[in-house]
Amino acid sequence: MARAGVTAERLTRAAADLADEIGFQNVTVSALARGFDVKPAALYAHVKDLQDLRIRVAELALTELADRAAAALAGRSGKDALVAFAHVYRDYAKQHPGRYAAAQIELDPETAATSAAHRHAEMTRAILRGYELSGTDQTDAVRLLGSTFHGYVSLETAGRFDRHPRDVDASWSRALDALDVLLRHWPPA
Amino acid sequence: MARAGVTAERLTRAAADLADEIGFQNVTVSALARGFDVKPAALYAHVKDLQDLRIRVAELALTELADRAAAALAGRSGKDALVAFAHVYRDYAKQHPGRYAAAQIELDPETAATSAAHRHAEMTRAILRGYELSGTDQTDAVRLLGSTFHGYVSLETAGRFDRHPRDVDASWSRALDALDVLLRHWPPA
DNA sequence: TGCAAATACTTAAACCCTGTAAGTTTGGGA
DNA sequence: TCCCAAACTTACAGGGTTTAAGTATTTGCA
Repeated sequence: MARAGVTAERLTRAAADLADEIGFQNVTVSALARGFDVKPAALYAHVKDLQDLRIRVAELALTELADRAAAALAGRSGKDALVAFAHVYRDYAKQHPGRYAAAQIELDPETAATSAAHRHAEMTRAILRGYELSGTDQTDAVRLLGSTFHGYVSLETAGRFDRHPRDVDASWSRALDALDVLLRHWPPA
Repeated sequence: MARAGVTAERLTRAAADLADEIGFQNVTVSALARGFDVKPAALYAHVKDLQDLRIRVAELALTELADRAAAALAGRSGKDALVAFAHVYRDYAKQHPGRYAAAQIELDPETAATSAAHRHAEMTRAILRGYELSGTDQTDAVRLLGSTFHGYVSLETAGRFDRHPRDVDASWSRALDALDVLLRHWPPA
């Protein structure tokens, strides 16, 4: 029997794809091994354990998302940048629900520092350069934007908006209008 | 050996408590059975399966949260109501992380209709009575508020705000100020 | 009061998953 | 060529879910 050619990278990509198909929580070492026509134990030569695999998928997702966001942000500012960033974020979550779920797991401080996680915060800050916010206001706004984006995508994915006829895309668009207004009229402390 | 006195209700409460301790995803039929000094199989007389148990915990959490929110909202309006609601929401999530996680699982339409899920949307709408929003604007605002609350709590719980020294309570407070301003200056379509 | 039926619980077993240890195969380089 | 490191398998321990069948306990009613 020829070797299957398993590597940590191929494993991670396969896990990410599988997560998008069947859900991040349902990705198992066994299912992954089946996909490579290999026994489960074989994977432990390339990956420490399931947790390690999950962290790799999370890092993959964070990097992909940061790359897309960076591309979308290039040459844009103000509301233009805000909307572009928001769309990348939401589209990625819809297109890759498993990867998106992976990106939400808790990373230990060292991993988080190495990973693309800080690029996200940096880019959100970049968006705010088009508005006049500084110091703690900027941090508060970064947190608010991140929360709203993540919350919207997360509730939408969970089907929380399905029980109302109002178009979800339209609500999203209006939410962005509203956030733009908010950033331009950020209340003084 | 006397009977353990297991019922679906006691099981659900125990599962919710266990979820708050060790995480919703780590609640197992086996662990629960150990808590009642009973074999795992015994639980299947009271609960259909693990999924059924999870749904029950979700309904418990949604009801508890709706009850608290209703109490907090009584006699308040405008920003007062907004802030009270937001605090109940965030405090519940911090106090009962397992229950809160349970409340986020996808419920099938029938369960969702029966459950307290719609009471939440109703209450969020009630908050908006203090602001002048109607029709689709109201729905969009409900979605935005829900997203921001859930997103903030969810990111905070995941430790996403820990890498910055800015006080998380303070950011939350400022976010509420900002949302109040936003609802009073909701942009026209 | 006593006993039959309903209910609670146990035992047993099939099946799935994670992870470790030890053995075997494979392929590339000296 | 042959050796050795890496890739992979086998074997197994341990734990979880769930069903089926059997035993024990309680309830209710005659």
